[in-house]
Amino acid sequence: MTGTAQALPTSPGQPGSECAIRLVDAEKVEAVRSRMPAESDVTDLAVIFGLLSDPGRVRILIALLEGEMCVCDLAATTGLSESGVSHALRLLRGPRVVQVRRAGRMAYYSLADSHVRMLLDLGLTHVGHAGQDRLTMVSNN
Amino acid sequence: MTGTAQALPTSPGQPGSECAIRLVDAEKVEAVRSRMPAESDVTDLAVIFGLLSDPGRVRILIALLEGEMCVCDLAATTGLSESGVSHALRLLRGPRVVQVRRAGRMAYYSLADSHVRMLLDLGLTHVGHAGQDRLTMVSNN
DNA sequence: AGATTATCTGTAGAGTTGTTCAGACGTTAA
DNA sequence: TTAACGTCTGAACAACTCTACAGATAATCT
Repeated sequence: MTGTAQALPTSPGQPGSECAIRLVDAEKVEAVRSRMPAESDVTDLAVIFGLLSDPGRVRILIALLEGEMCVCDLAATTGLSESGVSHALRLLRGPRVVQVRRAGRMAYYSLADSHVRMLLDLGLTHVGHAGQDRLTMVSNN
Repeated sequence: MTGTAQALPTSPGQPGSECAIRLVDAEKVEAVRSRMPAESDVTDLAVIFGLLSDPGRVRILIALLEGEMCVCDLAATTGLSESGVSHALRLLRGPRVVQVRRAGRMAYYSLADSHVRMLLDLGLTHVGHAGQDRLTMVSNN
């Protein structure tokens, strides 16, 4: 797609431009591009949101909002298998979303990141879940 | 989420328990389960986060933070193909994350949901992107 | 009318993700 | 020591997602 160059017919700018991309409001495009975060930041952001994009992991994290829990209690709480919980927690451990405290053969997990707590609160408000009124905001749709 | 009653051992390390699900802190499990949002809310939440879990869609939404844009300008801004942008916007249109204003053959998209705007702001703060200081919070890890 | 433009859609293939099963590891109890 | 336990891991498979291409649609222009 990017290979096929086409001259801008009605471009508000340079005649004879080699630009392959059609633009309507070139000024705005430039402004927005200059404010766009770095590639790595965008990727990290997508990764974090991706961790929150699975119902099982969301249930785990909501459970952890109340305090630390061990793997088998998380399984009982969320309905996932213990193996499933363990796999999920490994994904969350990587980017330091949760942290472990080990006591003997038990492993107690808790939220390690206040931003994620806020994302969950905000999201829960969005979907209309009551019981979370710490962030008050306008409902929009 | 409601049915499946089970005998709760009610204390750590109960020998001879026939319980199919092992529990360590049954009291806490019960407390957390009672506060767990409905299945549909958890799913909706995961869907919203899932929409934010792709770098291309994140770039589109960040661009739209600055105001409405047409498809081809979004393509130029984000580096995606116009077809790709259109596919992404269709996904975002479904759950009313973005909205369209049509003028002739142009389609101008804008954010339709203030919650999503806040999720993006919060996420950008999380990944350490400067330029967004509207939400001040403690850094945690 | 036909041509051009902007956007939208269907489809197919590659890649990724979630779940399950089986077994491993380290810890505790008998 | 052996056995039981809680947790972790690897592998396999189905299900899903992203991307690119081709073509469709509707608006505008010549």
